[in-house]
Amino acid sequence: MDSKQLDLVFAALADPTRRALLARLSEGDNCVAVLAEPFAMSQPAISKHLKVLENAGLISRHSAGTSRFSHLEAEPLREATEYMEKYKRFWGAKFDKLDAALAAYQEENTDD
Amino acid sequence: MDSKQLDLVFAALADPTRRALLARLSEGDNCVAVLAEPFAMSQPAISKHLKVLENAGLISRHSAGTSRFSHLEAEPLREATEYMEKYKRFWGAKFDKLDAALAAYQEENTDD
DNA sequence: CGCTTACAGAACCGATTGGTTATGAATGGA
DNA sequence: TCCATTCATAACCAATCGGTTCTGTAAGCG
Repeated sequence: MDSKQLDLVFAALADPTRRALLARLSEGDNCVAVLAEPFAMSQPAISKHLKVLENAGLISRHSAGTSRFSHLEAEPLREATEYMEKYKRFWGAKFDKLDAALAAYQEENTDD
Repeated sequence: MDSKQLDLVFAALADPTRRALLARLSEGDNCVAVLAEPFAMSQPAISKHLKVLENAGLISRHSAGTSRFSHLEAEPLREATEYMEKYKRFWGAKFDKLDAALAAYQEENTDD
C-alpha cells in the first residue's frame, strides 16, 4: 500500500460518521437511505461520506434497481493495521534494549 | 479510547509528513531542528505537525536547554490498531459464514 | 551584557472538508 | 405514460488545514 493510499484510508477513518458507516456495513451490505437513517444529516452528506470511503477502497458499490448497495472492503484496513504494527515493538510499558533490538531486527523494514 | 481521540489519531496519521516524523522518532528522540532537516518545509511547519502529533497523544515532549525533544508514545497506535482489528474477521479472501459467526462471537462488541 | 541558536506563536493565505439546499437522472410501479 | 423513489451532482458556505513569513522568547555562550 503506497503512501497516497494510506493518506486516504487514515483520512477516511478520521471521521466518526464514516467509522459508524463502516461499523454498520460490517453487519451487512446496505443502501444509502437505510445507512443514512441513524444520522442527523442529509442524504447528500451521507453520499459524500460513502464516496470518501469508496475512494479509500474501504467499500465497493453495486446498483440494484434504484438502490445502490455499499459493501465493506476490509483489505485496506488490514494494510493500514499492518502499517501501524511497525510500531508494535514500542507497545507495552516495559521493554529493554535487547528486546527492542531483536524486535527491530525481526521486522521488515518499510519506509514512510 | 474514545471517539474524539480516534479522530485525532487517525487524522494525525493521515499526513505523510507526520508519518515520516513518527518513523524518525521510532529511531530515537530528537529535537525540532534535526527532525525538520529531511523536509522541504519551514521550521514552524514542522512545529505545527509536532503539535498535531502531541495533541493526538502520539508523542510527548521535554525541553533540554534551548532544544525540545520529541518522544514517540505508541499507546494510541496500539489502541487504534485494536480498533481496526474489529474488522479482522473480514480479512482474507475466503471465510465461510460459520467462520464469520465464530469470529464475531469471540469478539468484544465495541460500538462506534 | 550582548549575540546566537532553537523554538513557538501570530497573522495570513489558498485549498480542502463537511455540511447545506436545489436539481436532475434512472429505475420501478400504477 | 406519469409519478414516486433513490441517489448523485452542483453550487454554495463556514471552518479547518497545511503551508508561509515575521516576530518574540528563553537558554547558552563569548
